[in-house]
Amino acid sequence: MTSYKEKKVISIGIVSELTGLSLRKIRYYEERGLITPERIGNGGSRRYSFADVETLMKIAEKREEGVQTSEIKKELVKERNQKQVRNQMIRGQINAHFNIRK
Amino acid sequence: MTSYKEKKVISIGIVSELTGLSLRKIRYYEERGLITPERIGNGGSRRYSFADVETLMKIAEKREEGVQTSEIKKELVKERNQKQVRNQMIRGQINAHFNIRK
DNA sequence: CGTGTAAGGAATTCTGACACG
DNA sequence: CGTGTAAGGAATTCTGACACG
Repeated sequence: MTSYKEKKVISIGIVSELTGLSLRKIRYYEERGLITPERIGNGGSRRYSFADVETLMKIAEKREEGVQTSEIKKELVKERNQKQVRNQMIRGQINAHFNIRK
Repeated sequence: MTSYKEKKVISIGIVSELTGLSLRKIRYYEERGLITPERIGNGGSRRYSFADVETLMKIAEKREEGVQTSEIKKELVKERNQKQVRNQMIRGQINAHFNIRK
């Protein structure tokens, strides 16, 4: 079900290498609610997915354009909702196809 | 090009959680040449891909069946070669299709 | 051969805070 | 608001070795 892209397995150091963002920035964007890594172990170290890495790249672009984190957050939430809707429509089609009346 | 599945980004602790194998075992299978994580940083810590994780799961099964690491290694090498051949055949087909004579 | 474990050191990550702007 | 940095501590990872079998 959960694909490799969504699986939270990457530590913050690697994410930093992958995105070119500082640890501080990555943690700050989490604090602002733009990303939600998983917490693991006693120390509570963060684990990110490739999807998170992609999101961070988008965030980096927006920030370079001067967009504030609060704005970026709104955009990200909107995108997530749209994805939601798309998935629900697809599920609806599938249901309609297989059991028109249950 | 390199998909998420092949990208070496997972630390050994996470791999251990994902596979249920001890750190010792994971390192040992590397020593025997069954897997080849990437080394990063000064400390030279290991980074694995999801593909490595899958390979480790296969290895775990074989080991439970009592197969020795030397045998498992042969099997893995064979599988890799077969993949190689398949890919080359596909490339051949594509080439044949697009430029029969160059 | 395959795996566990204790050992000492190095690198990673965490949090809360002060700084600048 | 967004980011850097020094600070102290905790958890992770590394290697080489001894142990058992």
